[in-house]
Amino acid sequence: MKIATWNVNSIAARLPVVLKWVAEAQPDVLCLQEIKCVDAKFPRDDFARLGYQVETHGQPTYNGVAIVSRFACQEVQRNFPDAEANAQARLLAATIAGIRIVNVYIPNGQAIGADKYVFKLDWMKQLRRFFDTTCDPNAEVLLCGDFNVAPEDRDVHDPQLWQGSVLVSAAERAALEEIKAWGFVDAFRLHHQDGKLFSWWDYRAVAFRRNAGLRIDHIWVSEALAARCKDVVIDKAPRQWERPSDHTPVVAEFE
DNA sequence: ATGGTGGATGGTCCA
Repeated sequence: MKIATWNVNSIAARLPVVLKWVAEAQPDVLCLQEIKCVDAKFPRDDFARLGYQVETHGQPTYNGVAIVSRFACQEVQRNFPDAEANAQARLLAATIAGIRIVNVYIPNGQAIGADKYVFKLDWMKQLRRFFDTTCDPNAEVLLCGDFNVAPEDRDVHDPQLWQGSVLVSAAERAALEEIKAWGFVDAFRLHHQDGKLFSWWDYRAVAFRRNAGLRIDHIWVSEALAARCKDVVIDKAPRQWERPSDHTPVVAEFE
């Protein structure tokens, strides 16, 4: 069972790259973030041809999440249960093959102290509450997506340069730990301890060639699911293809 | 060097 997460930065712009990767990597489940399209415009036929069904939670222009799956999606949940009707589309959950999969696009936060930063910290609090109220920590639960936080300095190419910035600040890391304390482990860190292993590189300043990146895309698992986790891989290949996303897929393998 | 690149959009906003 292969479960992947990928911020594609517009599914319309990224369709050739995503289809190529799916055909090659053969994930069972692919959680997408920043699809930047409404549900009706998602190219689900292209995925159906490859044997996948699609659940979407889109919105115009910004945000939007989707789950592409070989298996049936049950108990599909869009956004937090108590969210306003016009809330930003940043959460999509489904139970697939007995695993509760929660796909999130955590807000970027823009800059320390900005309105969007306050919104980010509040959204992360809501996410912790979502698990408190809707999930069982003893079950097989998987949280993945673009978390927009590098948990530790080893997840940052130049911690000195990034010190105090959005995506690495102490408050964001503390909010992330609060979510983790519900009962998650970082599946990637079960298998890899090195630093300088990133999932995102800025489009600017030839960041990818310099490996000037951050590890902000994550797959977290409950203890019960951690016991089945064989490996987690960051697949850097699609970041080098034509017209890439600035993020690359992270893939977890379960027995 | 306070920039730079890319996407949606059709002015700027967002990342």
